[in-house]
Amino acid sequence: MTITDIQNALREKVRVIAKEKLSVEPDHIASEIPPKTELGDLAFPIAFELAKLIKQQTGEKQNPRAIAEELKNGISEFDFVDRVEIAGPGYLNVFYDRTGFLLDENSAETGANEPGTKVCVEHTSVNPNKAAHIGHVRNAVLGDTFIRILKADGKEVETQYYIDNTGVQVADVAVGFMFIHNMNLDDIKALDKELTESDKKFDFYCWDLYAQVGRAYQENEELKEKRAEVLHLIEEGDNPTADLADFVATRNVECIVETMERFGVRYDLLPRESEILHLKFWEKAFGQMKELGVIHYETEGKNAGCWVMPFAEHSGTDDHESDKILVRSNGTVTYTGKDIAYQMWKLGILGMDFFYKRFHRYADGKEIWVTTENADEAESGFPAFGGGETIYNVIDTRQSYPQEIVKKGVAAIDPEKGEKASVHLSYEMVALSPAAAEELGFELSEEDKGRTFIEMSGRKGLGVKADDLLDRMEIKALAEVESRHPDSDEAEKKHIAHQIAVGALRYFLLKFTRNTVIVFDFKEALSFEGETGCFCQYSAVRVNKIFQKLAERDESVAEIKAALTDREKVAEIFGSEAGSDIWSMLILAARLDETIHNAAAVNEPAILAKYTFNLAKAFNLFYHNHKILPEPDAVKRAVLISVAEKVRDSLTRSLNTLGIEVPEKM
RNA sequence: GCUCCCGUAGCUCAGUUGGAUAGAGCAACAGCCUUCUAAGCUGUGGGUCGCACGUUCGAGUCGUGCCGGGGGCACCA
Repeated sequence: MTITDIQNALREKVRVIAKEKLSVEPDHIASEIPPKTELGDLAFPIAFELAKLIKQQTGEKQNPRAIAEELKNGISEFDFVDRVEIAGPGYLNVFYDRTGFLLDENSAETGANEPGTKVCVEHTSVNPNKAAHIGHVRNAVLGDTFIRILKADGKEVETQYYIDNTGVQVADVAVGFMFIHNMNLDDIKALDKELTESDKKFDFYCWDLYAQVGRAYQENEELKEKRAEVLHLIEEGDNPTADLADFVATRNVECIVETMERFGVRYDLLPRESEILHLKFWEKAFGQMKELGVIHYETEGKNAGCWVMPFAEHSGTDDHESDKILVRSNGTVTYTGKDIAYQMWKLGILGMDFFYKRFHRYADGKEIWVTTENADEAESGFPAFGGGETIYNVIDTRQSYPQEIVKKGVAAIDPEKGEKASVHLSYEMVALSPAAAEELGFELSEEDKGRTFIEMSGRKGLGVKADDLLDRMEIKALAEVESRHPDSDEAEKKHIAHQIAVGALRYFLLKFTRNTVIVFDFKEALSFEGETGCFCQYSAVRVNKIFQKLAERDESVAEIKAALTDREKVAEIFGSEAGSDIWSMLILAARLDETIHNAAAVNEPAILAKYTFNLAKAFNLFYHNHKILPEPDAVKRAVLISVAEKVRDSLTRSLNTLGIEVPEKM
């Protein structure tokens, strides 16, 4: 019986007693984990509410403590309950049977999940015109971790990285290549080869070029006009400019996929915007919306010639219309329009499909697929893509407004699915502290210096590039590993340094809740002490070491645990002075699945990050207070090792769910 | 103007659908390595939870108003 089963059984019992004995049915049976172990393992502050309900129904005034007494008797019947206490004005504190719990945990089967429903998660979706910066990594790590959480919670998940290969940003870089550097496709290919040979990255080159184009636009109006032409040619496709842009976008995606792989982030499918257009996905969605009358054509006013969707929730002003343009007067489709079609496809309600081909093969053989409009290019052997029961879109909170429109558009066509099934997993940006911006070599205006943070900007070339930061972390971690394990071989040291660097960065990005702006600070991000990924890894390495030692000494864990059959002695240990300590450790480790479920339910990976840190912290204390291997008493040693085993399992799984590996040694 | 988010220790942040004495990390100071790894552990100091009113047995959490900071309201995404 898992801890979740226990809680559900207790909650259900409380509900039944309330109904049968007290004739009241509260909407929700609240329960909480008491602030201290001495106050029990689960508490119901329900008596107050029941007293109120009884008073409302009958006018009879009941003492909450008397109600708690009534509940206590029923709950005490369970085998897994050791005792129930009534505390304060009417808290019902339940204490689990510690011995039974430990033995049960030891025999419990882990995770026999039924095949769950399929969901799609879109994340990363960096514009394919430059290298990824730390803000993009927040998106990717958030999405990737959420996916791991959903999978751990029993869902089948498909990961998509949407490629906006026909947008303005790609056009900007194409303009740079074509009109600033006067390069054609062959020149760019030659440049790419040259860069690769000198160990430089194409996306880094584009990063600088994009910033250069941004500056050039300010002083060169002609160039800006070129952008519109280039954008139009890219959207149209099948011309030299479109081919050039396609090469640039594809190379950038390759680079970004490579970068994200370093962070442990992977994808299943790369749906491309060009296919949404050329395979007429948009036209189909457009037709349906026209038919349903959710959009209309403006014949006059400032939006004359556009197809717009009214958006009544936002009131219009003189400066701003409340309508959202989906089709521009020149006939091109806005991103919002294209996203409606894309989301419909993701939900499996569009009734059309892409062609697919292989894009990339990871070292372990896993493949990424990409969409194609060309039936001749299409490859077979791909898994069934799209058709998610729920779709999660990991997108910056600054896009909340367009996301609302997209949702509304989808809901207009399919009311049943649209409203609930499309979830905007929003998160705040990663910004730079003024100090960090200066550290990157940017000159700040007086106004900027006074700001609490400075927004990163691809257009200005202002940002911490993902690869640069990870490189820096790996160098720092390697120095630490060198000093601790000078005799290990180079490859192993590098591997450990990499694991530590990724752990530190992922944890750093995950410990903040989604709606907190992360003001990036080098010192804090590069730290290996305190609340960091490294701290959690270190704790896991420690617990692993105990079992390594046992193996070295040819001691069998199963044989050691045989001593647990002496239930009386086990109960005595839990009842001793150290007993509560040991029990706290065990029950905290047992709360992983509950925590994962909670994190999935409220779409908040930070909950799991915090839990992991608390678990690691608790184990460090446990480790300090109880000498496990030298413990002379066989039964106590068995108890300590069983608890350590549970911690090892939970901490490893918890870290893996955060995408953080546990190094062999640290 | 409209709208969303934030305001909790010197700094950076947690705080479950309203529950018990508001917690971490960093920074500061004082301790702990013949032991299963000190990237660790222990202790000390540090709070009008922005302000006010309200709802409630109970408010950091919910409501209203105000103050302060940020985002959004493009024929960009």
